[in-house]
Amino acid sequence: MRPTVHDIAAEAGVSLATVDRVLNRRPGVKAATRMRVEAAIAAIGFVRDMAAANLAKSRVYPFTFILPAGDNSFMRGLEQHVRDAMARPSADRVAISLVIVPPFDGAAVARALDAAISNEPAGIAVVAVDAPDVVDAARRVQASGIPLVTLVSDLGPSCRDHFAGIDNHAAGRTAGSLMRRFVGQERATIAVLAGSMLVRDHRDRLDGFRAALSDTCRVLPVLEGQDDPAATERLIANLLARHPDVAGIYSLGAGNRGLIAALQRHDRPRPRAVIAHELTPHTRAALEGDLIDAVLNQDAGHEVRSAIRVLKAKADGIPAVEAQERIRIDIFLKDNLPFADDADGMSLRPSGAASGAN
Amino acid sequence: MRPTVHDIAAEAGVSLATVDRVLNRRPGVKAATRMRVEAAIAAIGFVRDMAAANLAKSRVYPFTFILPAGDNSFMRGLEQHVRDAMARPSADRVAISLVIVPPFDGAAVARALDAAISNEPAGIAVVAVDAPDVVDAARRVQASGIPLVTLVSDLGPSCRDHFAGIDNHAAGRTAGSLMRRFVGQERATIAVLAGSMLVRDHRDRLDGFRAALSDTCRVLPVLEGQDDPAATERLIANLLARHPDVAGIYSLGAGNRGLIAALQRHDRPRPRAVIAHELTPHTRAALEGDLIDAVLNQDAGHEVRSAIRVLKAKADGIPAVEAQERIRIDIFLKDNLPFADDADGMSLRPSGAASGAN
DNA sequence: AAATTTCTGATTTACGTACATCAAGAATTC
DNA sequence: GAATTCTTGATGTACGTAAATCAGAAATTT
Repeated sequence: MRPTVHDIAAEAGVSLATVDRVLNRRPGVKAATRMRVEAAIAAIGFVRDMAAANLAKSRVYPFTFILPAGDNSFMRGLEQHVRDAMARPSADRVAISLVIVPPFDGAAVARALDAAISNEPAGIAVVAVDAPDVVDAARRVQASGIPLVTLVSDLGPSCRDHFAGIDNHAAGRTAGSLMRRFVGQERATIAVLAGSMLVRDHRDRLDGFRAALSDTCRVLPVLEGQDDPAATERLIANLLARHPDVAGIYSLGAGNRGLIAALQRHDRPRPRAVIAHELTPHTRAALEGDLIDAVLNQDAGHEVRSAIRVLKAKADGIPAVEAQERIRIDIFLKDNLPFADDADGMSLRPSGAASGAN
Repeated sequence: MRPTVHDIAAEAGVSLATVDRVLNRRPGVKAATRMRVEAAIAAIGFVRDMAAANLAKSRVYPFTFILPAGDNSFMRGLEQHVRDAMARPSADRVAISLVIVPPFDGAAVARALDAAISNEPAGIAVVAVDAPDVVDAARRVQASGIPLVTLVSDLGPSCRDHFAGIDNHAAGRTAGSLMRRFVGQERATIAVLAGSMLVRDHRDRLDGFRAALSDTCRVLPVLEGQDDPAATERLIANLLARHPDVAGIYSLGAGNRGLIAALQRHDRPRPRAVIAHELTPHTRAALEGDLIDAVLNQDAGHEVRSAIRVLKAKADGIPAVEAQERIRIDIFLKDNLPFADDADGMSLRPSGAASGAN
């Protein structure tokens, strides 16, 4: 049997109450006694039974999550993972309110943040839009003492406590390395498709991508599709028509649906290398159908759970271990695709254990 | 507040004892009453508080893990993850005994299995060697009613309950696809390095690799290094000397250390594409030093935790959800390397939360 | 109708921790 | 030396569930 608080008390020769005071950093214990208790804890290798502790505390953490609306597959997958977390308050004693705001609308995000503040949650997570009024609202959140985590898209270190997302510069570099290897020729022509250069993660990816390619390829000016499938499709069709020599396309954010549609309709051989971001039903199908060669992915489930862990730590005043909360950059080819209900959160998974527990 | 057993009792108009009988499938409840209680459970949306339930049960699951000895980095990483799980019995009420047996020694594994049986654990996990006496011992485990999970290397579906590892055929295909794209030329010459063709996972990877390349490349006969660094290094040095045209090397299992040493000592340009398996300190350093282009990885931490979940489910008579227990095939380039303490389990991590919780 | 079996209720203890209260001893201050 | 503060012990309740016991009530059999 593993040791309990009673064992500590016996080992240290003090009462349960004193052990409790030491364990929970309550005042009223002499330094010498405290050290004796701590020595006993170390000696018998006591570790708090968090299940029992949480049960006793019956503490709940009310968190607010702010996500963009729209039919972007990745965002809807993210929302599903948040709902999964909501549906299983058991494990973590978390009570999440979910707020959906119009996409790419800084003012709406700012309003949602202010509204959240007035509810006095134990923490807020937000998919940020990199706009001045959002930054201001974020500072108000911090000023009110509520921990704030940015999700997927960051705001900059000064106005949030933590960023739960991937290193987008590294993701861009990864895409660049793959692209360089996949096109396999010097001075190839590469096209880049983005949703909007106004979001920080897209800018970072582009920087990393360019850095990895350095001068080995010719990168065309960025095409911005504004996450509009029809517009994106036209952009790509146009590109393919006017640049028959394009050897690679990098889709660094929103717009995969339009890209895929254009590739599908294209009658000549497609560019040698097509690399996109985010594993969704669309990109998965495109991978399987050989329209795309590689997909870089950030696991939305991991990001949501990481955000919750960090918020809880901040709420408890425990510093989160940043190194443990890094989100990986996954690379998927058609050969190592995870099962459908695995990575994209788009499936109707009941709730429970789930792959994320991996 | 979420509903409790008391709420069920009130809703169904029965006593707590009856609710308990229904919840825990104890006998002595009339069918009509049982249905009333179940209706109430559904109506108020009760979900058992597993933390409280486990606390009350104070049930422990004694499991035995059997791992090979030797200085293979991946296996030592795996062991570290098992020790991590041992050091945190809190979360899952698991008590693991760890047995280390000589590597590549079927008889030793068989003996360890028989010894484990006599301890009557609630489950056994084993890194299997694909030998007849191991198969026999595995059948004895199953005959004694103890759930058996193979870890990393499989035995075949008929003599174990579950395999906690990657789809090695898919891993081989993934390596093949990458190789084809990385060498970027038709009819390139590719070398394959293995530890031993006697282990099943290595054979599977080779099959997948060949299938993905089909006839686009010329694959040289497999080099078997027997996981001996010095011998492997000689093999590779010899290969590079005799086949200056080798465009790619696929290291499909043990032997990375020797491979890396040979590449390091090689004075002419190395083959265009070098792909290896398992992210260890050695392969990580080689990736960072541009001696290797890509590393395929199975997350040992995920595998250990998955094995534990499956064993618990089997011990409880609950069928494990196989689809949720798939282990992913990670692809790492130098650009998307996770932090050092993240994937390889080789770091001196205390125990607790850890990245695996992602 | 009595005897039996089956079902249900009421109650208690336990799991390991958190937290509050009250009393009493020890150490400090004035 | 009395008054005050600090430190510790003793004790009880709570969290949500599991599990056991015993006593009735209801249904069944004889």
